[in-house]
Formats: sequence, C-alpha cells, structure tokens
Amino acid sequence: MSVTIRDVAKFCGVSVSTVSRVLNGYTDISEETANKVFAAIKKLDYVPNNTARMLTRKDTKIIGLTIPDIKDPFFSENASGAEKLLLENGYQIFYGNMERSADKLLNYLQQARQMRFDGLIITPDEWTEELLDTIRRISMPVVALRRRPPQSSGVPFVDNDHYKGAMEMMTYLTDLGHTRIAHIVLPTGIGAIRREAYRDFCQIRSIEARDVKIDLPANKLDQARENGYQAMKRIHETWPDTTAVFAGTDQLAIGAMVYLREKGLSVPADISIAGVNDMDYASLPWFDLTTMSLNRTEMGRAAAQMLLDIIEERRPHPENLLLGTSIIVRGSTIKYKNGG
Amino acid sequence: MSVTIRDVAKFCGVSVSTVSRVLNGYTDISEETANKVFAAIKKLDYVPNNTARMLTRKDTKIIGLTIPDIKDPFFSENASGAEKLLLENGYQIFYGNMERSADKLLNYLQQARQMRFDGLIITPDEWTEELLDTIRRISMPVVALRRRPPQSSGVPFVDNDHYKGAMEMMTYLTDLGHTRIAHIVLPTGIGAIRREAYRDFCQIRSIEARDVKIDLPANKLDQARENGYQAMKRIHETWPDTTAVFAGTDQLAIGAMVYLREKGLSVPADISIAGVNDMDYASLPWFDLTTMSLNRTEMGRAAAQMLLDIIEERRPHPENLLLGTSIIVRGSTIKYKNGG
DNA sequence: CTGAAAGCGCTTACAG
DNA sequence: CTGAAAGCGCTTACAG
Repeated sequence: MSVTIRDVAKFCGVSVSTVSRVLNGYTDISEETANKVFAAIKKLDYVPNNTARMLTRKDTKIIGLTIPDIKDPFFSENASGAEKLLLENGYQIFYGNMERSADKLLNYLQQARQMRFDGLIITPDEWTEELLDTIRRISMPVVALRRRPPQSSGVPFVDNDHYKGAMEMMTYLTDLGHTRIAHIVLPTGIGAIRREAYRDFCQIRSIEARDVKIDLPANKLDQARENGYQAMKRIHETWPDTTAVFAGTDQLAIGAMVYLREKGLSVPADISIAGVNDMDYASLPWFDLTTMSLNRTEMGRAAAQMLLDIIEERRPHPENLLLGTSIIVRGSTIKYKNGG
Repeated sequence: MSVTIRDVAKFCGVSVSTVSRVLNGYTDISEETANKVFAAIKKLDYVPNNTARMLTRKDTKIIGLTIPDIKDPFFSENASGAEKLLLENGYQIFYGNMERSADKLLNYLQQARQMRFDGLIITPDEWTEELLDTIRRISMPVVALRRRPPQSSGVPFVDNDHYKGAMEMMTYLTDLGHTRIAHIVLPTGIGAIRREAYRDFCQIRSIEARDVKIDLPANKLDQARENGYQAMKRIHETWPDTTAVFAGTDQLAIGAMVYLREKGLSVPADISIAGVNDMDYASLPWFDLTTMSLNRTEMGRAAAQMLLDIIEERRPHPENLLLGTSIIVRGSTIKYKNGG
C-alpha cells in the first residue's frame, strides 16, 4: 500500500541497503548516490516504517511517562520538563494517563513491555507488591518521579525534599513571630512527610503541634476545598488562638480560606496562611497566597536525565535526588502582632 | 535477549503458528494445546513483541491525540473522554504535547505516519497550508477536535456550537433585564465566533454592541488575567453605564473582576459578569461565576466515536458535529435593578 | 563506496 | 486441529 524502502531503491537503481544507509546518515556514501536517494524519497513521499525499524534495532527511542491524572495541571509541568530533555536527546515520549488507577498503571507497564520502550518514568500512587513485581520483570530502566519506592526495589527516584521544605516554611512563619501555628495535613505520602517535619519542628522549638488531617481526597480543587474547609473548622474550634496556618497544599489553603471567609475572619489580619504548590490561581488578589514552589519543570527534567544516564550506561546506579523548594512570599502571611 | 514466540513453541513442543493462534484467540485449537501454551507463557513470562505485531498486521490499534498545551487543564478533559471510548474499543492512545507550536504538530504528524497509527484526533491552533498538505499526504483518518478545518480539506470536526452558545448567554443576560451588556472577546478563532453571535444578537435586539478585544494571549490564567483586566478597564472607561459583561472565558472574567475589585465595584451588585468554560475555580465563593459549560468530556468522546466510525468504515464521510453548551447559573449575575 | 543475504518476531493464508 | 513457509519493512554485519 504505502511506499517502502524497496520502492525507493528500485526508483533510483540502488540496493535497499544503500537507501537504508543514507537514511541513517552513514557517511561512506558517494554524494551522488545520496542525492539521488534524497530526491527519490521526496519524489515518492517516502516515510520509513518505524515499526519495522523498532523491530530491527535493539532500541525504540521511546520513553514511557505516566501521568497520574491528566486533569491535574500539577503533573503537566513535570511532564513538559521531562519531555523537553528527552526530545533534545532524540527520544519520543509515550504518555500514559493513569487516572489514579493502579490497574491502568499495571496495564500500561505491560504495554510498555510489548512495545519495547527504552525506559520508563513513573509516578505511582502506591507501591504495591504487584507493582514492584511487574517492574522487576519488565527488564527496562525505570525511574520514579515524585514518589519514593521502597529502598529494596532498587528503583531510583527524583523527588522534592518535602521534609526540608516544610521545615523552611515553618521557619519562615516563626521568623514572622508566630508560635501558635496549625498544620493542615495533605492525606498522601507526601503529606505524611510534611507532617513529620512539622511535628519535629514543633518539638525542637517547643511549640504546640496542631496538625489536623481530614481523610477525604484532596487532589482536585473541589475536593480539597471541602477538605481544607473541614480542617480549618476543626482548627478554629480546637485552638481558637491560632495565628498562622501552614496548609499542605494551595488547594487546601483555599478551602481553609473559604471557612475563614464564612466566619468573617480576614487573611492575613486575623490569621496568616501559607500553602504549597504555587498553583496559577495562588497569585490572584483574593488569595495572594504565600506558598512553596516545587520547581516542577526542573524536576521532570532531572528525572529524564537520570533515566538517560541509566539507559546510556553512564551511571548504572544513580543516587536518588532530592530537589530543593522555594518559598514565594505574598500577602497572605504577615508578622505576628501581639493582641492584633 | 527476551523470550520470543519461538521459545514458547519449543517449550511446549508445538509450532510457532499454533502459539500465535492461541495468542490471538482463535477457537479451532484443542483445549489441551491451548492450556499447554498458556502454561508455558506464564512459566516463561512471555510478552509478545508488539512492534513485530504492528509490522505484520495492517493495523496498529494506536490512535494519536494531540494536546495543544499539556499545562492547560482545559484540554485534558477532552482527552480523557476520547481515551475512555478508545480503550473500550481496544485502541491505545499516543498523546502528543504540542505546546502551542505548529512545528511540533507537523513533527508529530510525521511520527504518526512513521508509526502507522490507525487514526488521528487533532486540535491545531491554525490551519496552515503546510498543515493541510501534510494531512492530505498522511493517508490515515483524521478528525479535528474543537477546531474547524476549511471546508475544502475534507477533514470532519467536532466542536461546540459557540455561536448558539453565545446567543444563549446573551439571551440569559437580557432576560435578567440587562440591555447595556459588554463583551470581552477571546482573541482566537472561537472568540471570533462568539463575537459574531454577540454582535448579531445586539443588532437583532437593537442594543448597543460593546465588544472589546485586547490582542494579548489569553490561554493561561496569568495572561488572561492581564487581558481581562485591560478589557474591563476599557469597557469601564468607554461605557461606564454598562450593567453586565459577557466575558469570552472564565479566565478573562476573573481578570475583569480584578479590575472591578480595584475600582471598588462589586459583583454582582454593581455589575453582573459571566464567563465560559466552567473552570474548577469558577465556583469558589469569591467568584461564584455564572458560566457556560462546554461538556468537554462528551466532546472528546464524540470525536473518538467519529474517528472509529471512519476507521471501521461504518460511516466513511461523517457529518461535522456541533455540540450544545449549557449555562451554569451562579451568583455573579443578577436581575437588572433600575438605578441599582 | 555498494550489494546480497540473513534476521528481527510476529501473522496469515495454504495444506493436510 | 496443526505445521511449514512466506512475508511484513526495515538494519546490519559481511564481502568485495
């Protein structure tokens, strides 16, 4: 049906091998032949069949990248950082949309194996035995992004240093003079790390730990709004003298602000509030939210770099990478005013 | 290196053809043989090489789907609607992230051809001659999603009926009693359609057309905020007696609200405002934005259905589809109060 | 600098 | 019900 390398060869009276060589940029070809071939390719509108190529070669130049939830803009920046580096290095990305389903991930891994991807960057919500086993058998380089696999799995990861980040945020808030600081816990593994940092910080500084965790999903804005709302309610009812809140995400922070708004409390005059993620709406004047940026694009890039290092065997066993975060100060947090 | 169909065949003492047949679910196989083969597959952890399969078969069961900007959550819902239907029908999706670049799209089409995708769902920002030419030569079914190709191209599309939608929104606003209604134009092709409807509506009802178009990109929230802000400023300065604003998107509406907030004007008491898109943050109490939903998931699904119809030749030349929209009434729009 | 040949791992008529 | 053989469209040593 479509034109093949044989047609091109026939058309210019050379062998298939020769056409293949010019296609692949070999240099030991006479300029005349090369030109003839290029002309024929153009003339016949020939496009090499990549499935045949992939079958022949040992590599496919395809990297799989899973996106936990395509509707969540959060992950997109990771992806676009990774994609950029990969494209620069001649790889194509095959995205997999997991929609928060463990089964879809397993299924995707199977597909990756069938298609003989060169490597995988994954962000599983959970590290089940079944998942680890599948990864073990898949026999291709795998890097975890924003998720930390069990040490024993041997899967390297790139993540933010959430512990350090949370410590920094708490330091920032106490530097403003706050001592009665509550924490809204994000109900995920990352949230657990932040809470640990929060509690450690409270203990070190001898201030009361006031963390609240509501067991409702908090990924999407509308869910997080409810979660943050309930958490803020409990904080307000339990520790009414709280002067600052460190929310596990911007989404939770906004949920908390909805509650405060209802109660007629104003931010930051009555209470300071800070989030994490630097979502695009965090800077809107209604929120003007102090937050922690996770440098997502850079992270995606780092994961891709790590994977390429493994694939190209520059560094077969890379060390895990914990990237820094940065605090973006806006108007939702202010100095503690005694009796203010 | 990895185990092949030959290994499986050898392992159970049958021919490669037989293994292939059980793999592909042929029914004329003795149960005994089938069981032996399945056992061997399990035992050897055999996974068929899909690149070989794709080379052999006439189809690849892969559909390409372009995402104009992976960071824009807007398109993700389209994608997830399309993906769902495609998966149900045994197809895999190969996403392409265009990042608003025409070159990346051209490149992606080339890749689709190399990989012999079975079909393509695309959302190009512009229909250039080069693009149309590439599509013409690609020789695979193509459906346009949310973009309308030139009639002559023969490429069918699925889109919202933006004209009708805008008419409905204007009807809604005039039904509330408003007659001095401004329109903030989204600077894209879709925006042009909405403006046309707006102007036609104004003419029919004999009310003054007050549309403003700012030539700044308005895709992302931060850009749209600036755009909407400037547009609202101009509206306010030019027609200070305006009582309602129909903004081309929620993002623009929020930009407009930033301006109104600065000026100390309140929504909806001083001015009603409505958007389009129903972004997740539109329902936050600070905005409580009346908006128009585009039923994005359903749209993605419809595009996928149209593509499958073509691929499976149920309907070689489908008619274009214009899907309806729905108005979501919230608190940002109220009845016009004389002198209020 | 170029060609003939084998091979990548499957599928699919064709026989029997 | 099963096998032998050809073929999908490339690439890659191997010769010359």
